[in-house]
Amino acid sequence: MILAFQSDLVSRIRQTVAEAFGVNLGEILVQTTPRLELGDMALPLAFDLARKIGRKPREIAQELAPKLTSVSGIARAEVAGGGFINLFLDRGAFTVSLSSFITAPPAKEQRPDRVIVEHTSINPNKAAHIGHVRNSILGDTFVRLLQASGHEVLTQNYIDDTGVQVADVIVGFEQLEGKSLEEVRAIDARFDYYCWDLYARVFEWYGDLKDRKALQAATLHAIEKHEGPAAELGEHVAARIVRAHLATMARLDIGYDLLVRESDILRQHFWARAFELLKDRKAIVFEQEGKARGCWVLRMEDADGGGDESKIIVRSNGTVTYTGKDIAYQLWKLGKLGLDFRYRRHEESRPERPLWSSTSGEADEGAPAFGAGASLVFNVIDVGQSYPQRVVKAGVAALAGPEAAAGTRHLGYEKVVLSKATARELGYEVDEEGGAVKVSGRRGLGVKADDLIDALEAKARNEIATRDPERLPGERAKAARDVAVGALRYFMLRFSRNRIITFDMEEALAFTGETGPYIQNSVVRARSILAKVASEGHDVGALLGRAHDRDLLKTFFATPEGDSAWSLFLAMARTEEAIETAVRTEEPSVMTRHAFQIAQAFHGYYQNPAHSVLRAETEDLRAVRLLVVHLFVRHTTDIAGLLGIPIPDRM
RNA sequence: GCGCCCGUAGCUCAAUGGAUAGAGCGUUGCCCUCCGAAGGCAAAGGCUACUGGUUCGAGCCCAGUCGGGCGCACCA
Repeated sequence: MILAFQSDLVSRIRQTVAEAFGVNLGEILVQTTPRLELGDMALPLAFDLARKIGRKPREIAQELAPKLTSVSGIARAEVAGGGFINLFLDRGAFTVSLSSFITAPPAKEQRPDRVIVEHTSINPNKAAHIGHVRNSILGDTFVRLLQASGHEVLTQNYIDDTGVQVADVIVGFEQLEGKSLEEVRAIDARFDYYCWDLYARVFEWYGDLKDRKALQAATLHAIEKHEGPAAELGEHVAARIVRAHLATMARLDIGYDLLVRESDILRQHFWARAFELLKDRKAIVFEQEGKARGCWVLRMEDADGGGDESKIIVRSNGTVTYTGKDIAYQLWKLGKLGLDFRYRRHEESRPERPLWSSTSGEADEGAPAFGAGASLVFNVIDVGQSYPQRVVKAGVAALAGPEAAAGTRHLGYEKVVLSKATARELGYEVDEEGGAVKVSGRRGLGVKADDLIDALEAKARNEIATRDPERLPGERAKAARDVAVGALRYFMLRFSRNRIITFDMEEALAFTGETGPYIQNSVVRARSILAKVASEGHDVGALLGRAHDRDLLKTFFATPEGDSAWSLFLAMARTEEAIETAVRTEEPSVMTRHAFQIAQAFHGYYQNPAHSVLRAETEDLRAVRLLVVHLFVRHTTDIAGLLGIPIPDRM
């Protein structure tokens, strides 16, 4: 629904339709018109009515339009095209209510249910790369949008500290470098970068040699059992890399409530409990024959009945697959497992953003009730994992029912690949025919998250230095950080989730056009207008009060300048709808586009020298122009916050 | 082989089944005597891969064809 803060308008339209045609429309679709001259809002409802009552759409529209004119808030209604009803709003009244909505938003109705979002979940064995950045920015923004629509959200980051990737790095330290735990501890280079290179070297070293690969398996086994020096080394590596990941993500203003460690899932025997439950409910069966003889499998029926698949959950040697462990973990998230972790405060916990970790050691006091479960769980994982995610969902369905399965959501997104140019810069050998190039962690090729952020900051510092050489280095650095974060977050969000992002360094470093800095700049400029107006001795408060006058606004909106301001207001009024759409369709890119449209409308308005606040011809005009700028700043600051895009004081 | 995703301007992407398919980049012109030009204005650029179908209406839904990507382990 458009203009949520004017939902009463929609209900009055519904009532008018009911009175005129005796039909009760459920959802009333409100659209924008192709051009502002055609109207402020478009109602296609005559097409629906035509089907229902068997009359021509245009005829219905013509009958209904005059009746809508009497609805308060609607100034005029016209019939257009084959049966659209275009509404012209009472702009003055609309602006007054928009103003109070923006400056004093009504308290959001808090939803009773709790939502879990799991994102980031990077293997703790090397530095984060751009693919991880997409995951984390997507997840973090979705958290912000859920919160804005009234959900209580717990953000979790899953740490696979007992996986093969950690094992590989351990093999590297032990076999390639012959380092003890003490010596690894003593490494004072950037540890996540160090491991990034080591990890690549290990894969070169493995080659096709079976006995070397056997070391990987043995090491994995050791860290899973939590025994011996390899396990101790693994614990150190994982913990240290996790701190590095937290620091990287903190640069992008991304945080978490809880870190769940795979090792704790093992030690709390989550799987054993899940196995019992799955057997009890006959959700999995023991295969007596066929390919999967001796395994416990989950049968998944195809939606269209085209034969059923089955997925092995427990191998014939009695060990559980990754998917099996994932089902157990998912059941815990939903509060359906009947087991819980113990929790300790993480070293990186800060008072303003407490961070907890699962633990198998001593529990700390004061942990939130993480184990209470959520009715809705979003797992932010790349689309390559769609199949295993579907298996997990099927397992949840078999064990906890369709409702729990419906609450198990895979927030999937496509991968990030490198453009040819960027791949070449990084030393890839790129063949002429091929297009984009896949990142390969095993070969140590890819763009590290921190390197990317560093490059963005450096670029921003240069921009600022050329634009404003007088700026103090400290201020410059701070603004550069904000610009870098804004650029990166916007870049990662602007594509829809199922779109492969071809990462090109030059494109990502762009600060012009549809980018985060464009939005930041619009707010910075608007703020500087407000500051200038105040510094020149104008009473901002009094001017804003003066602007809230319907007759004054009515006159203003009748001018071409008013049209320009009005299109900005209409765009801003659509924010509630944009948030709702972004959450419902699970597509944060809706929000970046919305923010851009608003910023664009503002740029179009304020850039015109004839619309100057300072040089306004009359106090009335000054007042109204100031209101436009003021509302834009308030509102766009909030929207930028939803996207995690900081607004620097100056750029 | 089966399943999923993608194919829209030179490039990168938008477009809850609705009106003349929109942005950004790039290209070509303008605009700092103007609240900072990370900006604004304008122009050029499209048989929405193809063929059928569904309906008042299809870039979007359905069937098929052709291209491209990714899944479909007793790996994690």
